Amino acid sequence: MPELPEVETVALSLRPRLTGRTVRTLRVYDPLLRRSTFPRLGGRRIVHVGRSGKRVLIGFSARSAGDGPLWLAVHLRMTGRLIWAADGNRDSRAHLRARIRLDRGTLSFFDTRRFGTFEWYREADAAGPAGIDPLSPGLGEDALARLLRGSRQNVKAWLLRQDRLVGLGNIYASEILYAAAVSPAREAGSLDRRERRRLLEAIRRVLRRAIGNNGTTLSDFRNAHGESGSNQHYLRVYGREGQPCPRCATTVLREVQQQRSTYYCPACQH
DNA sequence: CTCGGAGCCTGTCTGC
DNA sequence: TGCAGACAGGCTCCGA
Repeated sequence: MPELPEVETVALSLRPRLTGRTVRTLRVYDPLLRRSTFPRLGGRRIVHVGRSGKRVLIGFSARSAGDGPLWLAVHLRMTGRLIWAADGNRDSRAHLRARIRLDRGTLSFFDTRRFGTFEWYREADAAGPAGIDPLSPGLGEDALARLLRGSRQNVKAWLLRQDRLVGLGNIYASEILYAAAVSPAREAGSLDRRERRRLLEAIRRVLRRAIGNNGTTLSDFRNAHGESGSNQHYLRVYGREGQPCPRCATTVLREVQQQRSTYYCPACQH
């Protein structure tokens, strides 16, 4: 489910509910989540709600002297949801994995497939991903050219890596390559200057539009209030195998690369 | 470095 | 209706 636009949507919808709140209790219900050690959260105040790559980043104040601030990075993976409720007791408890009770409201983590993770850090920097955020000023034409240089990987797989650019996943990789008119099978390092420019513009355009539409909901994705996004109505190729390309009416194809589906137009992507 | 495959989990959908 | 198999938006690990 969640790629950069969905995680951004979750963070934006959580921020006004969580910022400034004080934690009462943290409870963890799923033994899989317990592989991470859980710190004492009671009494800490939430001072930051944001996004780091594909993870929701929540900053907590120090608890007392000598006990510094804490950062929680939640990775939603495929089916994770962070849901805020004024009264958490009224939620269904199906797939409830963890719950943070606040002085006002409750933050619940639901995760059907249980791939989601909680990671705790002492410093925000430690929670930062290795790659560049594609919407940050750090990604310009020069930076993109440097990252791509020499890579023999196909460009679809390259976009999915999180060690160079963070935040792209299977849906937006297909959509971006379509918007850039670049074939997913191309060697990443082989893109020329014009193609790199189109790729950069496509990355920005596709991601910003998806954020503006509150993310793509194919089935599981929800924001902090349980609401679906609407960007699925704007997908051009993803999930549209056999349908006509919106640009040239050629039939959209699906191909498996690195065990993931890639959707593309064989006529207008080169 | 890259690739393919298995694996982590659960639910849904398809076809026989 | 029942059941097996394929598939799903994430990522990691292993061996070649």
